[in-house]
Amino acid sequence: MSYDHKIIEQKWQDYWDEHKSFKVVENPDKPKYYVLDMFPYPSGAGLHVGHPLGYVATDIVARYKRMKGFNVLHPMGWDAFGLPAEQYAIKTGTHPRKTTKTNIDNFRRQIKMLGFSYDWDREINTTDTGYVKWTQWIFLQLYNKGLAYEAEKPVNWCPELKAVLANEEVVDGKSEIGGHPVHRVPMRQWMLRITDYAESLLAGLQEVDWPNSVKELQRNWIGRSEGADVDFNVVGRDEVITVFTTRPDTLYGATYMVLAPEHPFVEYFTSAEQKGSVKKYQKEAGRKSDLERGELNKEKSGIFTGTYAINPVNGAEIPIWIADYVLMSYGTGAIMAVPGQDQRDWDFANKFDLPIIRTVQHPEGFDGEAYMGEGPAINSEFLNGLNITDAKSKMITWLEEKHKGKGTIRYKLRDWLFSRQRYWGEPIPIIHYDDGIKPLHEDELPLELPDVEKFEPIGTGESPLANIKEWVEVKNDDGKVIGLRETNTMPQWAGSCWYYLRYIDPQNIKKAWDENKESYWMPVDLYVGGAEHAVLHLLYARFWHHVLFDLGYVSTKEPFQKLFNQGMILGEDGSKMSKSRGNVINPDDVVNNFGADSMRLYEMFMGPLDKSKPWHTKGLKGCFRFINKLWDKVCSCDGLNDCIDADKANSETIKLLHQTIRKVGDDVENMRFNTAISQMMIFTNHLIKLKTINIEVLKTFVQLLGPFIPHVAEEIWQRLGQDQSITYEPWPNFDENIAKEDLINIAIQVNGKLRANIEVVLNADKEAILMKARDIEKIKLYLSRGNVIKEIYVPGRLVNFVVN
RNA sequence: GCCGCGGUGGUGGAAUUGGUAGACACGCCAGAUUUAGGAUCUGGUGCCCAUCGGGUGUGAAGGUUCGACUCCUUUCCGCGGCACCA
Repeated sequence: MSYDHKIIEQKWQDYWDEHKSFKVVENPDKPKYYVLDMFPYPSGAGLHVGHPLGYVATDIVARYKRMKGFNVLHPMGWDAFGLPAEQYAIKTGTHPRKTTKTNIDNFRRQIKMLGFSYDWDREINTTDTGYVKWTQWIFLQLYNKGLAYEAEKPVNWCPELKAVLANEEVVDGKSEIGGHPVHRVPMRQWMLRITDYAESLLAGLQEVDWPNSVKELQRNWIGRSEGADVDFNVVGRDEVITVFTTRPDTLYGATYMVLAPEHPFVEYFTSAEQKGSVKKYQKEAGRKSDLERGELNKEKSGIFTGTYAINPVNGAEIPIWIADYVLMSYGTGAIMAVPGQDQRDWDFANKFDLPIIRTVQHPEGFDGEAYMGEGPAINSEFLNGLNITDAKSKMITWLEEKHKGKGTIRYKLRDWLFSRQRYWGEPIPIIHYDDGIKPLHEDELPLELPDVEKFEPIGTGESPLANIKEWVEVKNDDGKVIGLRETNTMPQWAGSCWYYLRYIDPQNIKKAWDENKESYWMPVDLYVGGAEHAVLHLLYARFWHHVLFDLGYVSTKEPFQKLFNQGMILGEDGSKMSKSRGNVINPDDVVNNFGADSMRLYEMFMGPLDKSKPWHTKGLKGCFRFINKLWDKVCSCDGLNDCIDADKANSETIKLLHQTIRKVGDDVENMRFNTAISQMMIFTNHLIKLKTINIEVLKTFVQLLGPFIPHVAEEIWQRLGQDQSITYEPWPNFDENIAKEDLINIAIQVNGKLRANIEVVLNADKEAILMKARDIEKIKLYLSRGNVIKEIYVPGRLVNFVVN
């Protein structure tokens, strides 16, 4: 145990900094490779060992690709707007800018100590005015394209945080941060029309190399449904109620209709005698949170309006009810209820004693209630006997011919609530005038945050900016107030929606990015981050990118070609690392005791990158021991050991080396770092047994180690007499012929059970092997017990005698 | 309830297209070294019975196959997401 990781790691990190070893510029002569980490929010707690897991992986890929001759873009930055700094400001009066700087400095220190090969000249910070300017600029592009609008929306108001939260920030009716109760309150908000891009976002998923699970998650989130809008006339009224259904084939089974309590027609349709109870019901439903309307309350409730609609297909008069199981925010806010084929409608019909007509023949023995399965149409006149798919399209044709409805596609995806009533975010560059709103002009950007004394939102729910009169008021030359600035700010997602584009050209003050640089570097070839961003960040960023693509600002439709989600590192007790459990492992301690190389190596050796697995300091020690074993074998106190010489290496060593080059390269390409490391351990175990090690063999092996344990690799590389960093050494080649085994083991089975092993030369022919196998005493015995009815030979693998 | 992913020794995990299950590492056992501890080195280590040797084994139960961790059916358990979306 003689290797001093502290000295070596400091030495090489200083070297890389001084030489700017990882700085990149566009180079048309080299193929590019853009490998990106999801940038962190610099929290006050600093990193725990789980955070850099993905960064280790991308660093290995980045270093490997450099050696493979790629021009590698590998940047890092900070997603630094956000609630924690603001809440800290509310509590202590410390300006978020100050907190943010302190936290970033600590994060940068921790990330740098792990020896990552980032181009630090490209570091970005979403809160820098030079960055905010372009976030606001993109907002203007969205606004000018008609994709940003104001709306009075029932929003998630959290009195405790004094802030409106996005749906995504509300979990089980409580705020994601802090777990405070959330109520529905209408408020003026900025919205982004992401729904216009539903189809585009869905289609784009087909072109990217992403985990199936993430694609599925996004598909579910977008929630595309094909169906039909059907128009129902109302008895004694002029209004027409349109419903959306995915089952137009069941129209003959529609025995009643339900409107959402908020449906605008409710007040017109309610009969005089029902007015009182309908009003009461609407009021109750309005008060309920989504949680209460949803999962807490599966028991159906509702009330009859006293009015009837006419089923367009058969003229039947069906009662119109209102019920809170119908949501105003999806479809048309009205449904035709088909209790025979929908369990929710069945439950409702059952409770309120409404008629049920089955329109799909259920199989014999079906004992459920509503039948949702496949079957021929019944009780449906011209559809009878058709399967569901055919019945649907025939009904849609009928509706369209009679002008009673049309085929429609709906999405679950809602528009994106884009404003926050907070201080610490990008100001929305809009001014409200008497005669309407106007965006700022591009050259008026950035619109900077004013300094404030108090960071609390004001009691009305408006952001603290509303209190800064001199900022809010826009005056003309005479000093007259002619307009008021928007006081809402953007959500934290805004900065992360396009940071990968800013890395391409981070210092540009004239443009968000240069288009030539953009077309050189984009798309991101590999994007690694946590699965928790599977939907929101990755959907929002794709949305912006699609818009920018349509506007001609970017050259690829999809921003992230390959996505990989790293797993979590759990505490030693197998549960999630958290302060409250006291099982947090601090990377500062790990690096201090064992060094960055050991930590990197262990995190990759633990198991497949995408799986969650518990940390074991014992396992880390195993990796530390591996590095030490290698070090002790090859290094003396300031040079190399005498066992390193120029004598020809034996063929076994050469063969194993070539196998190792093949395996490590292949595994890195496929993100299987654990098995790559295991192969390098096998090779090291072999080297240690040798009396002498050929210097060329060692050089090649150190090149393989470079991406994984860069500090030790650089140090040995230098001691081998190299005066350049190992960073741009070409990745070693292997020779398939040398890597091939020439003596192979053949398993001899009888009836599929292993009974013996023989060793043969690589290209031994079948008959020779079978002869040899039959000749083994043990095999003879087994074969003599019956007749051999089949002899199977799998080349290079095994022989199986089938005996009856 | 629906969608997605997973279940292999005491532990983390290996295992091209179905072809010798348990690579590599941790832990454990024995030995060496050491005043002792730690560190290091050597050997062993799925489970059961045993002297050679044999049986058994990838959550469970079936099936296909000469042969299944791998393919099919049913089922149990764990994790993640969605959840009255018509």
